[in-house]
Amino acid sequence: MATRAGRQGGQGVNEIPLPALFTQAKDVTLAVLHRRLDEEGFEGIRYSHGAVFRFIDAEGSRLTVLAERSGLSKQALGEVVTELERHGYVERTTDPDDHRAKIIRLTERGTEAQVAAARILGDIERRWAQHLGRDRITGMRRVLEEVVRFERG
Amino acid sequence: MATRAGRQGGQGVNEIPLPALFTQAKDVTLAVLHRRLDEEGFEGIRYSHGAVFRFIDAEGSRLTVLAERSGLSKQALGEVVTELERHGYVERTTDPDDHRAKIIRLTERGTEAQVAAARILGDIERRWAQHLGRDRITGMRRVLEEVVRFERG
DNA sequence: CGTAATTCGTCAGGCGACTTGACAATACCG
DNA sequence: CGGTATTGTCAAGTCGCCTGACGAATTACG
Repeated sequence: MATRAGRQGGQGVNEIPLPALFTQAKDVTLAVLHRRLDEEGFEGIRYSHGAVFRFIDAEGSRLTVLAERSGLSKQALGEVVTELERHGYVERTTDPDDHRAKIIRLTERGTEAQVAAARILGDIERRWAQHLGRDRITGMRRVLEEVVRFERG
Repeated sequence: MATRAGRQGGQGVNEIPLPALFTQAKDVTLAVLHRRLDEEGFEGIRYSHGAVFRFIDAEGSRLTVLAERSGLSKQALGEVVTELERHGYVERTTDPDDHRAKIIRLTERGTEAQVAAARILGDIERRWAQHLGRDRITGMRRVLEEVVRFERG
């Protein structure tokens, strides 16, 4: 409904701009992921929660560590953790060895959500592979990774 | 600094999740685009400004039309237009045929910015093609487009 | 025609997702 | 010990978007 082409630059730039293309790909993927998670009973999960699910250690991790790994400020990550805690996906415990720090740990439900998310993302990619070609999808992955590495120097 | 792998799900999900991958690709592309635009003297341009640059007609367009095409609310787009106006990239004129409506038009500087952005994005893609392979880049484009179409289908 | 319904753009307020600054509690080090 | 660094939280602000409400202008209709 909003797809337009042509008419842009001076010469014929008929392609959708790269940033928009990447954004659309992200958005559709995320929409499917969150819908499925919701259907499986994992409610209230949002994009930024991935900062915890992706980077947390099996034994639990400190807030500061998660903030570093995800690139978020510790304040922002603290907020994310509070929200996940409210939904029962993680719990905060004071580190017995360092009473300043708290250890963030996945609850059982949190681990289930983590596993489900990984499985769903795998399903999505497999479905794409079936419909569009296995090599093309794995190729896209590799090219994207290389592009990111290339531009970051 | 934040790249981690392994340890996620239960089985070995060693790949970076798709949404994160797409986001990173978008971010690096946008960083290069905005840096170059800035270097060429086109300052203050942000991601959302693309909603105007991408969808505006050569003769100018109504706010409502741009909002529809871009998928933003007309309020949000109005704000974007105000900002572009302040930077001298567009101008608002009351439609002589319909005094409720206003026509948004690119100024000369605005058109130059539009052309520059298209050129820079083309340069980026060409540079990727040189370093990573022409076919792989155009392949990535096509796969992304098909993926988006597939999931919206 | 006159009036009612619709459309255009803007103002106001709110929310989500971040940021920086400041700070108490705790730990580390010479 | 006393000074310094670290951990996590509170507070406040920004940014980019949203919905609701509205005046002004236009269109539809009885």
